[in-house]
Amino acid sequence: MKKLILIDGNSLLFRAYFAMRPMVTSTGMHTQGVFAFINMLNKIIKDYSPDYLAVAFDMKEKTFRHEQYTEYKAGRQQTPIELLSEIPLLHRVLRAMNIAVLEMPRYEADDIIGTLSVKATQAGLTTLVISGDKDELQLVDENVNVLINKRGMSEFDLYDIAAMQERYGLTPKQFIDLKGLMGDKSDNIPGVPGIGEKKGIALLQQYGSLENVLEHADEIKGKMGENVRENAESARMSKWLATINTDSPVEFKWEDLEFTEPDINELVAVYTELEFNSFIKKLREGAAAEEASFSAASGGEDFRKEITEQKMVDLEEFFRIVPSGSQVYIETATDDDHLRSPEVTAFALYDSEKAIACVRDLTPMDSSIVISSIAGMHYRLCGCGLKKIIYSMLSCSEDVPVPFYDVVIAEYLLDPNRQKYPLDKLLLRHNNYVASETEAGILGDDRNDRSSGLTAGDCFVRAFYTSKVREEQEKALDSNSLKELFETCEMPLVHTLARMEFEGIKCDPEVLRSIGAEITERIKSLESGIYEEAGRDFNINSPKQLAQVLFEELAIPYPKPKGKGGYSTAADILDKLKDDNRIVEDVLEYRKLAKLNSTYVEGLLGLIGDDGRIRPHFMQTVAATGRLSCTEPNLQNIPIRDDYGRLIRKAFVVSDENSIFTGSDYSQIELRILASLSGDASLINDFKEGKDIHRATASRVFDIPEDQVTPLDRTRAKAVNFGVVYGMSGFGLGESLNISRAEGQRYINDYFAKHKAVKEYLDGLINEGETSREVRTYFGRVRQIPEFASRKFMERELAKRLAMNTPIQGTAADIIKKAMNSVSHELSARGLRSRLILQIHDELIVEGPVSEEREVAELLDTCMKSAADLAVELTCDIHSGTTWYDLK
DNA sequence: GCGTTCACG
DNA sequence: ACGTACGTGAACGCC
Repeated sequence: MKKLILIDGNSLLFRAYFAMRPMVTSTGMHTQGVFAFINMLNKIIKDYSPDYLAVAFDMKEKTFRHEQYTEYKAGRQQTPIELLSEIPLLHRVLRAMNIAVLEMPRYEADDIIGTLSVKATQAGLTTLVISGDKDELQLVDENVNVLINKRGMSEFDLYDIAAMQERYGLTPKQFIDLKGLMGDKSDNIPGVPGIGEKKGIALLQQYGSLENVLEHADEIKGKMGENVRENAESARMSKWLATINTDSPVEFKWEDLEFTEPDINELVAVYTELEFNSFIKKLREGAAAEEASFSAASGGEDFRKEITEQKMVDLEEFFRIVPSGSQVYIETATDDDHLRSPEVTAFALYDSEKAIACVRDLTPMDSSIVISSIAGMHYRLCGCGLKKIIYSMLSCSEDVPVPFYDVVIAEYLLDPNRQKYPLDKLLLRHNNYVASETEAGILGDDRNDRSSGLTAGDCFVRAFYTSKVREEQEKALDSNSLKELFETCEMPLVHTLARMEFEGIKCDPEVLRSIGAEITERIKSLESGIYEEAGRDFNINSPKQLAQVLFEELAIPYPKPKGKGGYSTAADILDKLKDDNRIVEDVLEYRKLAKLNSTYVEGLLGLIGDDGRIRPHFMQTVAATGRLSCTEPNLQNIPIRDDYGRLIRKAFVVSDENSIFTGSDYSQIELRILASLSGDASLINDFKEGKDIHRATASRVFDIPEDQVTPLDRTRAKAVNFGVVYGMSGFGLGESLNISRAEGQRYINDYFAKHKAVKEYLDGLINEGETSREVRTYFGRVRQIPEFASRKFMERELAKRLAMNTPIQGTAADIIKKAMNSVSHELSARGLRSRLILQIHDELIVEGPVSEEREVAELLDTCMKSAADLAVELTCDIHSGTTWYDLK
């Protein structure tokens, strides 16, 4: 027998909504109801595999029941607006799933379901009705069962005739009579006062039906009898109201209700919009199970078929057919040992316009020749993670082009909040294309931005899909006004960074080892001292054990109200205790040295390559503000603030005795940006007059003549200046200065009173963020801030701080990136041998021959200052030396 | 794998 | 009444 499933859409959505924690998309749509509904629906489909399926909905209009009884459903608690907003979303998902949606003016979902269940029985189907409440139980018969959701998403009770007898002792038809007697508060059905489920069931078991109860009302004793007699009419009407119409004029065709495959493309599109990534993943898993049928079902562009239609040629022919300067997609496979130069083991070149590809595995013998010949063609290279390809070209050619289009970089500009940009996700977003599991294995990104373990064929698949993504993605780049930043800043930077990594920096292991030996000795003595003071041995590196020793066993008073997480042993807490407790002072020093040893001595030693150089990875698509990040090792956090830690920098040395480092750092770049973008006259003036900005701020905010600003005043003003850039709070400022929240707040108020333009600028950013849920840097880099849509106070506060900080930090990032490109370009263009080797957010370091020192210093200064034309000039401090330590 | 801590801007 | 300054990466403990 064929199976029909009928779902009460409103009722189940209602249950689904309240079974879930709130979910909101980055665009502010509430989705938890739809999410839970689809979850339930998928489970039901899996469990019952229906032949026919439909979801019925109530309409907003009044029904025939209202026409008889105007109070029907009156005074009902209002459905949350968020839930109502999910109904159209659910409709869209159902449509994409090719599931019939039934609605009818003047009738409720119940009536549609009742009518269809009767017609289904006539048509020889068995029916399963699914709902969130019990009204539909009256429809149960030999051919119709009802599934009621009870609490949570996956708990359902199945009702057939036997189950109803067992649960209520009533037939399904008697269930209507029961409702006539007991009424329904939520629908404003009156029933008979004083009769609830228990008494109602008892009466029906005795008399069989409501009509018979009323007929024998005289026999019923006491108050209940009185109530029944007085409310007979109410009871009859209540029964009528509760009776589902099984003969409503619903129009449908069984073929429309047939359960079929979803429209995958449409469904993915809707899921993408709703940010239901787990469902998309499931679709893909399902697709892998039956690849062939899925491929056919996905319709539209069938990329897999297109792949087989590309013409394959050998490299010589490719070079002949595809001339220099053409746009070519490239992908390579490399064996990437971080410490050795990577070897390209396979590659694919692909011209998407001519549909021509060249795919080859490479032996170590011909690898370098082939790669340099590709570089020599000066193609406009397009790809996915091009930095590593440029890097491999650099190792075998002098003449490496600036890459043209990288889909990962482009995606980062479109949505910088993500940490990974695997190709399969890009295909999903831009092409609505669901990769099969096999494809996803090839298309997914690896740990770094160096893909490995790929065959030449895989490289081609990646190059092909990269071209598909690019076609769509470029439009998005354009419509988001990100094209210029992409072309003039980020793509040239790919080349710049590859060159920096290729160059690396020499590191002297002996320097590290001697620091390490000294530290190890000191750590040992501190360790035994700490154990003695504690009275026992324990792991000082375990915050948990340390807190136990300090705050419980030694009963040192904890200087802060204890938070929910227990004790913190962070340095700023221990700092407050170190004067009174020798052990705390020792722990702090132990920590400092342990960090130095494990991260900087041992860590760096393990990353020195065969040629004595360290080659970090500069990551271009990690920081949401537009900054770079640096890994393996992170050379952007080598110690400097601490005099002892700073010695680590002595290990970073020039390549030979004829070389020198030249470093140049922007002076107060973020505050200069703040002054320029806010247009604050006093700040701009401070910078124009070359003042010490923290001193000037202290003078103005604390109302003291500049020559009377004390070091403490200056420290406080400095903290306030940092705070402005971070989107400070009274609490945060108080915390950083060890003053009360109120005092911190006073500083903030005073600052803004003296810098009205800054206040207006920051308020404007918050406003922009709240309305558009994104902010932009001076050069148009965008950052979405979904936290603005949060219902959590804390997250919304965070959103405001992000809106204030990102344009400042991000503009600084834009500027130094531009400077890096011009430095790198100028060095080559002038035929200098000096090379840019490091960037530390506001600082660039160049290494080169001593003979070029003067020119490099001048070049750095010019390139950095001219990277942006703001209301306030940018200035740099330049230093040189033969170790990194000496750049001060 | 996540939280804590700490190194940098 | 929340529980709080922005952006990173590495090492470690703990589960």
